[in-house]
Amino acid sequence: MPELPEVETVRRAIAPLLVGRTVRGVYTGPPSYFFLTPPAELAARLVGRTITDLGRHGKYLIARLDDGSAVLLHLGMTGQLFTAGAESPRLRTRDRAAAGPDPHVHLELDLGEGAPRVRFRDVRKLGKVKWIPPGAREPRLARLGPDALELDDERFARAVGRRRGAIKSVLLDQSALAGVGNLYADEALFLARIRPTRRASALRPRERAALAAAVREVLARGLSAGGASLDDWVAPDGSDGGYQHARLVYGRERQPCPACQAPLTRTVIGGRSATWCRRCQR
DNA sequence: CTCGCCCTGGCC
DNA sequence: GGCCAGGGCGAG
Repeated sequence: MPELPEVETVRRAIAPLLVGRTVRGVYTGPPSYFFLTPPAELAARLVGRTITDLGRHGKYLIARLDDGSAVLLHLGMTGQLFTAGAESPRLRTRDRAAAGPDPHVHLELDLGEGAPRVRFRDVRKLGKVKWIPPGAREPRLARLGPDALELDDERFARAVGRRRGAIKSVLLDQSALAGVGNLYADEALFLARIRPTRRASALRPRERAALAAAVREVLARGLSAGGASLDDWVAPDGSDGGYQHARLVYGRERQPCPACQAPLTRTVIGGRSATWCRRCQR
């Protein structure tokens, strides 16, 4: 599940391969839910363009092009951006044995001779790619709250302070705070010892500050581990991240709490699963 | 704010 | 053979 640390890991690895390069060719899979801009149009828009920057806001990557347009990328649940030099990450044995190209690669960029090709693979197609015309305001970006890596207490108070929903749901709401997903939300709430069901607006200033610090801390841990490889996520060179081994509570239902050894609980909050410690989190 | 939907592999 | 995961979005 690519969240901010995974997307930032991808950005750092891919940016040097893209920035300053000119797109020589674009290969796409068939039109699908994945393409917010139809593949034929996307290809026509990209060929001949030079990539000037690869930015990130929350879980979105934004490639800027030399004509002022941009390409928005989202990895969804199972998206993988990787270099063609790396063996197709997490390729199932069955797919590898099948003849022909990997059916889950929806987009491939030829960046000229000597440059590795960059591929976007996504088994479930919950990822997204969209071309943004020069000067256009992109509603998906405009909706986002402040990036969670640039979180300070004041910004966090503004993002969370008046929300009446469960704090867990607010952490996941990208319009409040951009970049935190289910894994890092559970981790941060555990570190801050806050119950995921607490009403966000009812948090005391001390608790809010502790949670903001915990969000920063778990994102930093995830980033320095090179992301978490649960499900399909891999770094662009095909290697696994390390945070899945270091995680505290996420996906550890019934396992002992790292702090008090009581079994961790899993509940559903706002339609999303939450794993937490009934004893430590108040 | 909550719900259902998009998608597909994996697991009961 | 059916259900679930889950990010994000549109509908209610």
